[in-house]
Formats: sequence, C-alpha cells, structure tokens
Amino acid sequence: MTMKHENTRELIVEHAQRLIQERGYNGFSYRDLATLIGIKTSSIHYYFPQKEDLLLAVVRQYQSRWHAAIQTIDPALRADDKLRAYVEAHRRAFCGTERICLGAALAAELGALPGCARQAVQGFYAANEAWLTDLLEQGAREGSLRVPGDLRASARALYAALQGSLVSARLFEEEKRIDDVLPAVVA
Amino acid sequence: MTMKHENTRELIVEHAQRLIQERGYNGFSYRDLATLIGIKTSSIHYYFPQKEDLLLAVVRQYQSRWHAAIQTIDPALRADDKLRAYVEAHRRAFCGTERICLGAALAAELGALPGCARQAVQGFYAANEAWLTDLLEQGAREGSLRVPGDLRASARALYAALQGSLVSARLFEEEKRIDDVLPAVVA
DNA sequence: GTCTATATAGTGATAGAC
DNA sequence: GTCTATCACTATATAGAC
Repeated sequence: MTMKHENTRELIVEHAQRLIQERGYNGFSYRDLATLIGIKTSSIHYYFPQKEDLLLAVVRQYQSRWHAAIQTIDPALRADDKLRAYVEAHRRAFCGTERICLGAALAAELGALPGCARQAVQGFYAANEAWLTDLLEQGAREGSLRVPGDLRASARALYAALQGSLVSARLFEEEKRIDDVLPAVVA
Repeated sequence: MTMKHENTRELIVEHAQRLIQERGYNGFSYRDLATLIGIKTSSIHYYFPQKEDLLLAVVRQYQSRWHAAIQTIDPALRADDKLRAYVEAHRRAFCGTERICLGAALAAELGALPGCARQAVQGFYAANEAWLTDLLEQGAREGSLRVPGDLRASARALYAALQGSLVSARLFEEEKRIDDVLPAVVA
C-alpha cells in the first residue's frame, strides 16, 4: 500500500491518511500535518484549499489502492484461502501501526464530517461488501465456507466483524484479534 | 440559588455522551454543549474543569448504565434468546438515532484521546466480551449457539461484529444491519 | 510552488462579580 | 452555581512577496 513519493502533494495525502487513521478527521490540523512534513500550512492550502478537499483526495486514493491490493489475490484460489489472503492484507496494512481502516475511522465520526464524505465512505464499504459477497458465494458453492442465511447479510456481518476487530486490536494492542473472525466462517 | 435545571451536571453528561456518540470526542466543543443546554461554557468548567474530566464522567456513567441494562436480561433464558435480548437492547439504544456505541466512537479516535481514556474504554470492551463469553459457554453447552473454536475468541469476534454493524447501520441508514450478526452464531 | 504575514473565528480554560 | 469578561492559543483560510 505504501508508495514512494517525490512531490509535495503526494506527501500531504500520505501523511493525512495516516493521521486520520490514527486520530480521526477532527484529530489533526493543517499545522500538525505541515510540521510533520516540514512545510508551511499555506503550502497545504495551495493543493487543498479546504480541509474537505484533502479529505476527499485521501479517501479516493485509499479506496483506489485498496482495490488494487485486493485485485492481487489469485482468483484461482479456494474461497477460504482467498479470505485468509484478504485478512492477511489487513494484517500487513495495520499490524505494527497505531492505525485502523480509514473507512472505519471516518464512519465512526460521521456526524462531524463534511457532508460529501458520507457518500465516499459508503462507496468504500459497499465495494468491500460486494467483494466479500462474491467470496461467500464461491465458498458456499465449494463448501469451503460456512454461510448461514443470506449471502449479502453474511458479507456485511463479516466486514463489520473485521473492521471491529481492527479497532479492538489497536485498543488492546493485541494484533491476533484480527484472526478472531476467521473460525466463524471457515468450514 | 436559582437552579433553573433540576441537575445541570446530569444534563451536561447526558448531552456530552450523545455528542461523542454522534461526532466523536474531538467533534464537539464546550460551546456546542453549552449552547445546546442553554448555559455558558464556564458553567461546564465548574463541574468539569478539563474536558478530560467530562470524558471520564461520561464513560463511567455509560458503562454503569449499560451494565444495568444487561443485568435485566433474564438469566433463566436460553443462550440464543439472551443474545436476541442483547441485540434488542442495542437496537433500542441506537435505532432512530445518529449514534453509535460510545465505546466504539472513542476506540475509533484512540490516538486523539487523553491517555486516561484508553483504560476506561478497554474496561468497557472487556466487560461486554466477558458477558458474551459466558453467553457462548452456555450456548455451546445447550447446543443453542454455534461456537467454533475458542470461546473468548468467538466472543471477541461477536462483539466486534456487533459494534461494526452499528457503525455501518448508521453509515447506510439501514437499521436492519444490526441483525446481520445473528445468523452466524444462532444454531 | 513555497514562503511570510495576517485575517477571522473558534478552542479550552480562568478570574471574579453576583 | 451561574454569569460576564477575558486570556492564550489554535483552527481554517487568504493575500501577496519571491
């Protein structure tokens, strides 16, 4: 997920993403961000006149990169192994950090976000839930995953559990909590 | 002498709780709170000199009340019915509001909270996970709940799923998402 | 494209009158 | 116990020099 950056704009988005994941959208300022990078706040305003603009740029890049990361999961795998790879991608992204998923961080402070953010975060959730729905469909067909009842409802519950596990893993500093969700669905 | 409100302190804690659930700890100010209640910010400082003091009071009351709510669940019930009652308690608390669980709201912005908060939120999570562990133990004994693998890990996953469902239920304005978690564990 | 300087408003917090 | 008044600081944001 982490790429190299030469220009200031990318640096800003990168650090803003991390700060939102660690502290939330209202938990950091342009000053925090500028100091961290070693520039002035006015330089951030040059690229992102309003904080809302920065937020949207961060969400778009995050969703784009996460989409790309999921695409790397071998389509030939069995559904349970795909799920393990999916969980593993989350472990790589969050273990050893103080971060949670950007989507979860934003969804948690929904009432304090600029209105445009809701739709963007919904899109991120919907994309992941759709991918998991396909995964569960395959797993039910193969018999490699346990899918009680509706496919989409199971996918929603699974994604909610994974997101919630990332939150509590950070809270308790217990990285293994990311795996808690697996036994419930792996046959 | 003149006490317009029955108990200003309680009013403050009550509204502060709601604001944190809706916007997060860094998403509201003493001014927001004061305007909402119809007092001045200095009156809030009289009861809670620092915002951190208010936060701790809110968490303690919330945990206390939630503990009391869970205690009302009939111990004679079968485990699956206890779980339905537990989910129902969440529905009563959050449906029709723009709120999520206070614990989840705080855990999501952990990096931007005063240090004392982490322990308090951990305590809240631990209490719920312990209650769910007992529940799953009963359910496994009765055969009324499906518990794959470790009891405590299943309880952690279940609580994470429930918390995550509340977050996404608000995000999508789909209250039924609270029920998504049930089919995975009810036998 | 980055800076200095500044505008305007909001923040948590305190002192002291009543 | 609540208020007015105010503090020092921080927030987002803008204007204009270089």
